[in-house]
Amino acid sequence: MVRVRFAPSPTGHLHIGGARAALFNWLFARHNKGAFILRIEDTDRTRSTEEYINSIIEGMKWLNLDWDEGPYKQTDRFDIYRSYADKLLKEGKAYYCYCSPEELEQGRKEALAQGKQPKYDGRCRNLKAPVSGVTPAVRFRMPQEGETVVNDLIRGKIVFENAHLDDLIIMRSDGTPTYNFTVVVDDVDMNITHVIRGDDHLNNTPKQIHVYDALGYKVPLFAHLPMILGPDKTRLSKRHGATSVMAYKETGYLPEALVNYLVRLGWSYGDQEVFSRDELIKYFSFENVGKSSAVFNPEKFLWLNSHYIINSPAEKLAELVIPFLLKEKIVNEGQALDKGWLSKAVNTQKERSKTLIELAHSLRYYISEDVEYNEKAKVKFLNEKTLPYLIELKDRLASIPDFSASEIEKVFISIIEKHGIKLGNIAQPVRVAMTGKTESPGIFEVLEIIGKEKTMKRLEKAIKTIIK
RNA sequence: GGUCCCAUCGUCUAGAGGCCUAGGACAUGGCCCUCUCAAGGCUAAAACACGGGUUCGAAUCCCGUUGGGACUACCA
Repeated sequence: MVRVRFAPSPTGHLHIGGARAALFNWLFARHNKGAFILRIEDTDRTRSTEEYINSIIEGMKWLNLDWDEGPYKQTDRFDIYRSYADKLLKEGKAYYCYCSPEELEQGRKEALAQGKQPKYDGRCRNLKAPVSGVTPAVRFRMPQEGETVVNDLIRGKIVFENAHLDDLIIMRSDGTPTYNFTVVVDDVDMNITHVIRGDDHLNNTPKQIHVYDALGYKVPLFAHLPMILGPDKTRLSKRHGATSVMAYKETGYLPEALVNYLVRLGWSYGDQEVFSRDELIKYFSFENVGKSSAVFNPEKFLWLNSHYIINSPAEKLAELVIPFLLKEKIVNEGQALDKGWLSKAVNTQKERSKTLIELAHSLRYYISEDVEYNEKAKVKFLNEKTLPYLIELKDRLASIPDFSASEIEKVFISIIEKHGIKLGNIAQPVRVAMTGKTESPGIFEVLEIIGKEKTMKRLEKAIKTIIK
């Protein structure tokens, strides 16, 4: 049975890179009908916060990446790490290190300055007696000869020389365990079969393999995913702008779009660009995961988002857009909104909205009492030449009983035929009268959605504006 | 510096030695559709980093060079 995990560290919100690692793990688990486990790696107590844990969980839920076990927290498991560390200590596979962080840092700086590998010199490796007055850290005794092979599911065979491997600190002097140790203990303890993570962990892998060996456990399979880069081709980070998943939620992106965008960063299935969840689960495989890192491209993501908006049912979008209508002050708290009407309105705007925020703004002239004219639009279309048509249209529309797009169209057609003009000659002035702008959905449906009463008011206002 | 990874249009990618005159997608330009704006359709421009091999034949395999990235913590 396949068991995989996503193991974020709660030192920040769920970001794009983490979300993709979570997604690939989730996909692999679902494809293989295995288990997906969420584990919070919060051993760094100075940087981890409860707030970030909640934020990560919120992000996972928004993306609809459900987990079968957890969230486990490593801070709840300190006893377990302690006992494993004691076991290694007892067997001589780990040792106490009395060096102070300051002297270690000093040594590292010197090595770097001399162009040497900054590696622990092993001075505490064979200490016979404890150094009094110092609480030691625990170091793992790394083998210094031979090679370690990582058979990566994505990259193939990678060979590391053990001589380059450093003796890891597995327990800090304050008694808390460190990442390279807890990750192994937990993956063993949770029966993880496949470790799927960012390729920034590739260099840690041989060290972790030795920890598995020392503990006497079978090494899981590894799959190291290529990194996601910013436009400057360095690792995606805060300086590249919005990188947290929730920031995209707040700016009006759909989770399906993010998932689809993220999965195509590094994974492909022939020429297909758009995938349903089921297709993703069905098709996902490491064989189609690329090896090279990918630059995050906001334009393509935006395109996918608009694609998903266009293809979402209007009812669903209407529901989703309400928070944005409120936030953008297009609708007031407590203001009544007919859902059926809103869906109709959304339906006319969804193909010209790339985000839910854009969709919310596009709804403004449907919802508001009044419109403001764009100055250029007003000058061009609300003038003496168009006045007679506006008057005639107003009179004719006033008398139709069924204020529907098809009936409205009949009125327009009859007027243009009578005067031998083009539809544009009348549609554009009306458009400006209704929306204040020169662009909008089809004019007949715009009128229908605005409704007879407001349409009359706005035509009246346009006429007055011209006469005045 | 050391270790490891990577290398096809600006970007995401297809490509498993002949199907490649290198395909798709985003973005960009043009055309069509059209009441405007979109959406959609068609179309154009745009890439195998370089150098050596191997082979009848290389984007594809090997080596080197160059370039980029990650790691190098009592962070994860």
